[in-house]
Amino acid sequence: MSPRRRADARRNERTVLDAAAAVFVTSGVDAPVRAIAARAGVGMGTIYRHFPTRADLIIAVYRHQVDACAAAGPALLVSSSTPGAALAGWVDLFVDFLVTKHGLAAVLQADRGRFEALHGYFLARLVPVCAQLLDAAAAGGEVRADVGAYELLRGIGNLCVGIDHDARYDARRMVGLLMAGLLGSRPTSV
Amino acid sequence: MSPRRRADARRNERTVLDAAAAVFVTSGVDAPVRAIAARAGVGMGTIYRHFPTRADLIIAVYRHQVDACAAAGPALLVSSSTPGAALAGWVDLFVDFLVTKHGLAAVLQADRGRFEALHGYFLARLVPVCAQLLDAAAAGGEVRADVGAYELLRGIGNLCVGIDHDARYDARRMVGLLMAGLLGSRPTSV
DNA sequence: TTGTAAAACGGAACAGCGCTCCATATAATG
DNA sequence: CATTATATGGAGCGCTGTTCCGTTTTACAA
Repeated sequence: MSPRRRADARRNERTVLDAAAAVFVTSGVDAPVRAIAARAGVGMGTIYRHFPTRADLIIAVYRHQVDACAAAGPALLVSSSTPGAALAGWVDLFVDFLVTKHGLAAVLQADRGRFEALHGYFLARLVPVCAQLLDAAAAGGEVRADVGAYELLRGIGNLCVGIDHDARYDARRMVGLLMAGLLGSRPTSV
Repeated sequence: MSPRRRADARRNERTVLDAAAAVFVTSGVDAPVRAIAARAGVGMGTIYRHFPTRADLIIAVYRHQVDACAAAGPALLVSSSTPGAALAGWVDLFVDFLVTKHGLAAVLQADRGRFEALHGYFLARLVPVCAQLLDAAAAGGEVRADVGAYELLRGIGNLCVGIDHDARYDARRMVGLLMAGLLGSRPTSV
């Protein structure tokens, strides 16, 4: 077991991470690895050494934001008027996250070949949070009880794919429709 | 203008079409072109001669089914009890189509680079039909009036991507949620 | 300070893809 | 049957992701 890695290794990991973040913003999350390597001034071998699959790199870049989104769930639950409101607010956060990262939603699901790690990480972090909000809202009779957290997250993710260059499609509005459907046809009063 | 093409050309077009249909069923619509060529016993040049882009090939394979779906719209409008019911029935047809063609939904939207022809064809055929149903339903106050036909079709298409190998996600149920949301919170009675 | 082994690096190399291009083969025509 | 327009096949190009290994750099002990 190595208590400390070499200095150049740590330095390069940061360099690659920063370069990847920059490239992702301009070219989307499936930018060529060579582009990231060039931007970082580093060989491709170095990237693959630190991040065995592209999914690992994406995870590393967005880990903080995913964690923040996960942490916001419980917070919203206590600060909102109802569990349903908390769920709605949390979904808004999730959608904002997906919409602002070009191509992330498309890669979030997709083939289980590569991106397995990415898929797994998102699910591991967010499904429990979503389930908590969903259960609380369902317990209060605010939403349908026949939709699972995984299913809801994937549905929302799917609605957010390919949103670039198309003004006629508003992912947020579609998610709004989905959430409205989740409420069922129950009356708004008690 | 050529009144008749050479016999081998027409024969090969059919051969390629059949091979593509067969390969699409087993390997999805983004199977390697080389695989289709091999299956057809034909060189790749031949495929690209008849179908300049992969999108053209996909269109040719599914044209009949898309046309049938388009034709079903007006028919449902006259045979259904309400325009809203017609819309719901038509959406079911559309979803069935997307769900049974592996990878079609994923390719239906996506980058406007290639697949432009595919995107355009689907839209040209189906948006007017959907708009007609949508307008009729909106006129009767059955559905919200602030969602366009293009937007609805893309939303449904998006919900149908990546449905393979995942029992926890039911695209049909998600579309059902979206449609329920489209109904708004209006009462079911007059 | 210097020598040495382990760690990390860079990028050539390989495989798989879409697509083009043109020498060759084939069908229609007089 | 000869001629010519048409169609074919697949080598080849450029672009991907990913691996692999000779070279360079670091850390540490002497």
